[in-house]
Amino acid sequence: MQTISREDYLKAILKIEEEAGSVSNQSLVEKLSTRPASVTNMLHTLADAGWVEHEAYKGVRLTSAGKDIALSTLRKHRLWEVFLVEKLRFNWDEVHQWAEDLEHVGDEELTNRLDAFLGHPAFDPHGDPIPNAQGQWSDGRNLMPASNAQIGDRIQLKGVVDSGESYLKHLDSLNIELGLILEVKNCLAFDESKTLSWPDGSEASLSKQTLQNMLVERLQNKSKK
Amino acid sequence: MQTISREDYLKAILKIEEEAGSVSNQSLVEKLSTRPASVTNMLHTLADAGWVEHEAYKGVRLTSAGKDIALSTLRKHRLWEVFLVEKLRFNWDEVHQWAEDLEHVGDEELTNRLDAFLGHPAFDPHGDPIPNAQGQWSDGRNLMPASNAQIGDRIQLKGVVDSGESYLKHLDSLNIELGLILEVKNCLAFDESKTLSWPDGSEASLSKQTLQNMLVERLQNKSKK
DNA sequence: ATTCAATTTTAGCCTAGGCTAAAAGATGTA
DNA sequence: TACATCTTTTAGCCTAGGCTAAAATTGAAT
Repeated sequence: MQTISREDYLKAILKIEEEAGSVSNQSLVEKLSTRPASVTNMLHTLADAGWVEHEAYKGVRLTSAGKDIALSTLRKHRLWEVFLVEKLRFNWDEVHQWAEDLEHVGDEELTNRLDAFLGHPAFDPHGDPIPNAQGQWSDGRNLMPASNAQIGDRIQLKGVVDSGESYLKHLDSLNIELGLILEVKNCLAFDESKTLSWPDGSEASLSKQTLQNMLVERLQNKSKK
Repeated sequence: MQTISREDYLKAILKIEEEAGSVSNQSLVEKLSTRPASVTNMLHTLADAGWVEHEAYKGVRLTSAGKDIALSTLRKHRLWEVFLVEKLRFNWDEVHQWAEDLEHVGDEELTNRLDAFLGHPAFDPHGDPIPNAQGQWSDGRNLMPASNAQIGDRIQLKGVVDSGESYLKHLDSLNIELGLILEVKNCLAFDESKTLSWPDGSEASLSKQTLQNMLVERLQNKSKK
């Protein structure tokens, strides 16, 4: 049967499959802040349920059934995040923990109604795509890390690689939010930091690390007509 | 620490205290669909936490701390029920199970934001009052069971005693919903069933049992002035 | 006062899912 | 090849909170 812990593991496996291609026990230890023995334990449980294929010492892969559960959980998580930000006016750095709980509540029907209530959003407050009821999504965006932007580029923030609280609060402190349009004024060869300008004319310099985690779309480059 | 099960017990104790005055283990067995040994077990846990006072074989009472938790849980439950009915368009007979899960999610802050988002509702979809953040409410209504209504009375449904799914579905099938105004046309001495008329002119006869569970306000009696 | 039925508690077991410590497999390097 | 290190598994234990069965207590009726 589906439990909170099992859904958490399946979601973590899905994310690591997407990020890294293959899923080691160690990667789950890190993602879930748990211990190796607990991971081995749960992988046996999930394999018995038919949600993953697991060969000792060889890593783990979601089955089709496991992927369905993982995608449904991810969908719920991201929809609830939209609810918390759009309706309850939380900041994007405050919603993750509650969404972790809410994602385990409700069935398909409730999720679909929530989706309709929210206006069928395509992306969550961190710019991550929201799977539809069939677990599919299309991401027409062409995103790159802001670290790739060139001098003169106008870029719009569309997502973040790291949606951890501390990184998001860092962006908050820089007055950076989803949808913001910035312009690249300068780039330091020394540490690859870039000076950006805000719509209000203010400027600030961002480290390579900060820029790599910002997923942006390149708008027209001002210097080229 | 607060867990889902502990919150469920505290909420059940609160309700039984209100309904019956005193709380037996047996009453908890029924309310929570569990076993006597499980109740004894949990009462020890709750007593150790300082949330109830429990003397063996003598029943149980909430402490002030326990009552705070129970009221907060009840508040969350009823607010989420409003959300499910008002925003997600569920029927009043469909929301209880999800609210049972949702009531364990979120903190005071989230609850207060939900409350504000919903427009600070005073009653849930079953007519039960919603405690405020301090656990208080005022119920200015003067409710009586519909079984007390007299011929000629115009009555408005304001709540239900039994908000179980089967009773609510019964009301649904009779086209009865919260706020509906009915008029008492007739009363059978035999079984105390009453014939009521709907605003659309239709009539139906309701059993004493059905009427006892309907909490109504008496509007003006048509026959007087 | 005694007895019987109902209620409550105790004793002991079960499951899910954590944990540590130690063993076993995998892997990179000399 | 051999060692050292890292990862994974096993073995065994813990906690929360269920459960059954049996014992203890209460209370009502004779």
